[in-house]
Amino acid sequence: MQLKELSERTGVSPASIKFYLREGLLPAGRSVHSTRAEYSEHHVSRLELIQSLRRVVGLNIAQIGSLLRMADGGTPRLDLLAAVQRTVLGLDDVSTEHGDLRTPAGDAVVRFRNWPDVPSDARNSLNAHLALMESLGVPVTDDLLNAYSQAVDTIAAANISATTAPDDVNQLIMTAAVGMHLHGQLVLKLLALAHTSHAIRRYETHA
Amino acid sequence: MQLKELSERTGVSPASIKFYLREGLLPAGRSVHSTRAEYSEHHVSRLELIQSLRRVVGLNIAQIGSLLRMADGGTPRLDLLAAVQRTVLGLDDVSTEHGDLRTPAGDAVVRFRNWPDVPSDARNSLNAHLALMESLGVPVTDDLLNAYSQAVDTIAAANISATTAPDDVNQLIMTAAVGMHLHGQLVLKLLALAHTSHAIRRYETHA
DNA sequence: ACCCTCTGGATAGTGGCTCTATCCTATTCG
DNA sequence: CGAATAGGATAGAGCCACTATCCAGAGGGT
Repeated sequence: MQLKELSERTGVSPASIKFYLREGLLPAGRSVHSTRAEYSEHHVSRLELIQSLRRVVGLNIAQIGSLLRMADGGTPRLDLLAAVQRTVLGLDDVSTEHGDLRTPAGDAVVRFRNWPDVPSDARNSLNAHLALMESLGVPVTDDLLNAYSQAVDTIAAANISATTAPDDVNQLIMTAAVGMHLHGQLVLKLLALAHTSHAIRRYETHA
Repeated sequence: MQLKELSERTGVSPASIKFYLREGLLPAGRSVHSTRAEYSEHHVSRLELIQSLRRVVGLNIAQIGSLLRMADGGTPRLDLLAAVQRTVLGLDDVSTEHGDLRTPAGDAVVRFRNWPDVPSDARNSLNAHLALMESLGVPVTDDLLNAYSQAVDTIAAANISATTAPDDVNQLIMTAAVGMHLHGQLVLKLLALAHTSHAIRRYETHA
């Protein structure tokens, strides 16, 4: 198929497709000759992936480009998934300006939960976030952290057993990124509802 | 104090302060005469609130303005807190384009958890989000939802008992918004870590 | 009294981001 | 043969959150 059909099938304007081509998000089509190119199903799924990462997950062009270049560059799957997690959950923008905490509380959580004690982005980010919260004067007690970690342990267990990894790279990123984002948002919304519910109950009791 | 001192005390440039004044985020100072105005401590805390909402929570000018106008307009505290929750957790941007679900799963959660059965933004947003997930082909089983809701129930209980409401309106919004955001991010990061941990363990076992 | 500094008000410009539009020539399908 | 399309290049649009400049009036320290 050629550009116009690709545009029609995906609902993305030709101008935007050209833009994505320029930015290197979308690989060039097979060049039939100087003024005609042939696009494949791969381009369709790639374009759908780009759309989802933009519109649903809310990543910017640079982030998407970085992930896709890893995927196309033959990065090992586990590394790719780690990068997806970093990007989707914003584990990157760690303001390391805050001096290290005396006792990295995140590490304590790991030990307490008996999670495998290996360094990870998630863990660094957690430690940094706890430091940030402390520096902003938002208290996080060990009890609270234990309650949180127990809860997410449950969630992660439920979540991971409901996951399958597809073969296609586009599909893999799609599933991982969109799933991660949507599950994260789901937890946030449930938390909001739970919080509201508890607040109402407390208010009723005390009123 | 006058504008320049306000600027120096808060680290916000005079130009930005003028901008916030224009946008109605910051109330005008007491006008001593046509070319001199007097700002108070209230302006300092208001400016700090604006900075936190921008830099930490990531709200935009319009969202901040809306919250502050409610606060200044004498909106009841519970309504204000509800608005803060809506804004901070992005409960607003509900794409209602997806037709209603046959069985709003969020309502089922409420009944199952025995949470007070009153409509709320959080609940509408949850239902909409579940519909979105379904429409994107991301499965959410009842079991998963039960596990999630139990976990957040624990979290919310732990969280709400560690909360106090200050008297000052700026303080109230600050505490609520920043706290809500940071706790939400904390849960997300813990979830990422838990997810990673479970994945590692599963990988080790199966490898 | 003088001048440097500050004020509110107005208006315009900046830089980042994501597109979107226009113009061009070469080519090719119908 | 001609309407349509391709690639390439470049410019513009529209949003956002500032940031800068200019102005004239007024103060306050010396």
